[in-house]
Amino acid sequence: MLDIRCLRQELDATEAALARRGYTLDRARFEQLEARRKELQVRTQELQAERNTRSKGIGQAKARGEDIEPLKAEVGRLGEELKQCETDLHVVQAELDALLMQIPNLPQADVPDGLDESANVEVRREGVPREFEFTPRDHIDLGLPGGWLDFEAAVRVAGARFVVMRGAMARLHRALTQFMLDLHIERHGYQETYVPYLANPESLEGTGQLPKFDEDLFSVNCDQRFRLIPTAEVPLTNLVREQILEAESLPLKMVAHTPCFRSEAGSYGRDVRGLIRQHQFEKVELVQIVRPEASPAALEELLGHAEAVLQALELPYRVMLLSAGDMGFSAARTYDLEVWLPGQDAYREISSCSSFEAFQARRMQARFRPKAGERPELVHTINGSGVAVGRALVALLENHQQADGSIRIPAQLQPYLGGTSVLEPPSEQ
RNA sequence: GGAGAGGUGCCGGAGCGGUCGAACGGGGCGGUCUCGAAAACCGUUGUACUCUCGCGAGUACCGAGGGUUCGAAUCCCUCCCUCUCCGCCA
Repeated sequence: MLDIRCLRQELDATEAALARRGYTLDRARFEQLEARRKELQVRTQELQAERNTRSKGIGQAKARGEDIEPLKAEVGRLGEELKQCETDLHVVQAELDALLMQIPNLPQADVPDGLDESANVEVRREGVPREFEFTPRDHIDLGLPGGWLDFEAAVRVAGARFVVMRGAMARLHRALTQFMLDLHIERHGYQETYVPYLANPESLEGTGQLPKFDEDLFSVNCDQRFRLIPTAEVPLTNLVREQILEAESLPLKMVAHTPCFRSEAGSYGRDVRGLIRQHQFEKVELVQIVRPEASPAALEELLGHAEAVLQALELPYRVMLLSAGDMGFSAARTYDLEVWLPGQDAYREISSCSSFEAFQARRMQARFRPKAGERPELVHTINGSGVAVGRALVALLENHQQADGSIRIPAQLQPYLGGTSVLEPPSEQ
């Protein structure tokens, strides 16, 4: 949520910044609501003040044993206008809040112009895509032997956009998860955190999935309030909702491994084959809760932590700075990590690292106290995937495949696979 | 799911419908004392919002939302949550 003062005091600049990301502010509506709010609030507070003093007077008169009936009649008339004003004010306030909740975050000044991914800027490349002495296969082919990756079985169990993994592939998937968790816990200083996979609407509003993007989420039948989390960002970030943190406790650095559930409404026909876009996938998520002045550096740091995963897995990637229009609703600045996929002959997103500044904190009322006795201030929130496990699996298969269909395991991952250096495909029967 | 108890400020914990933003205790902050510290003592200490250039003034908030009343933390209704016991369950 934007600070309403952006709209009150710097309407032109705010409108322009929102336009950069393709959002058209309904300026007339805001100005009309705001004017009405002001009028009603001033009047309501006047009336309340008067009622308070008069009621107090009645109390004192009664204590002196005077006749209070005439006084009561007088205040009674005042009460009717007050009630009307309060009701109207509530309505206007609610409309104003609803409007505010629909407005996305402002992009940082140096975020590139542009309305979609074509305007994203490549920051740098790491690693060099390998030259294959044979025609590389994609992960779907590589996953065929022994039902390593079985999409048809998943259709029977659930439906499209799910997968069943077997044997070494399932273990590799688990190994990747464990490796990433350990890396962030032991080398990057994150606290391992276990969180609920269902979230209530308040939490989803806090991070920005609701009220606008409910169709992207799965709801639960038995309790209409719950949604399946689309990312661990939701539970992790909301751990500080409505909290006032001590300054010394910052930064908070948390990592969690969770499944993520996304309806993928509106992505029909995109990535229909394979593991790239699933209704259910695993992700290791990094979240930092920081003081405002620390947030730019913290985003760069967190980006480095995500990159460390790809480097350890010996995967070539590039870092993209997203254009204003390609960022998510709540983000002020986003870097995507795109990993090289030989099967697609393209770089594909495997991590997204964003700073939300105070946008989520304001929705969550997540604050910290700079010094004992001082007023609380909103924290900044930052998160990033470190990294998407399913896509990491794809990248590993496709980049480290060998001519015979076996998969080379990078040295740092080997301890998680009992020291195995090559995954041999099961022999076909 | 059944039965019961309860939701008050940073924490504990009071609160006949009227000077209650809330006693009291703890904690925090500032000070006195001290070489320093502890103890003791004194003072202070919520959040959000509105109007105002500013000084300042005002409003709201005692789980949430309604209602009764001139006036509600206190009375009534609805909802939410937490805890205890039973049942069920990994």
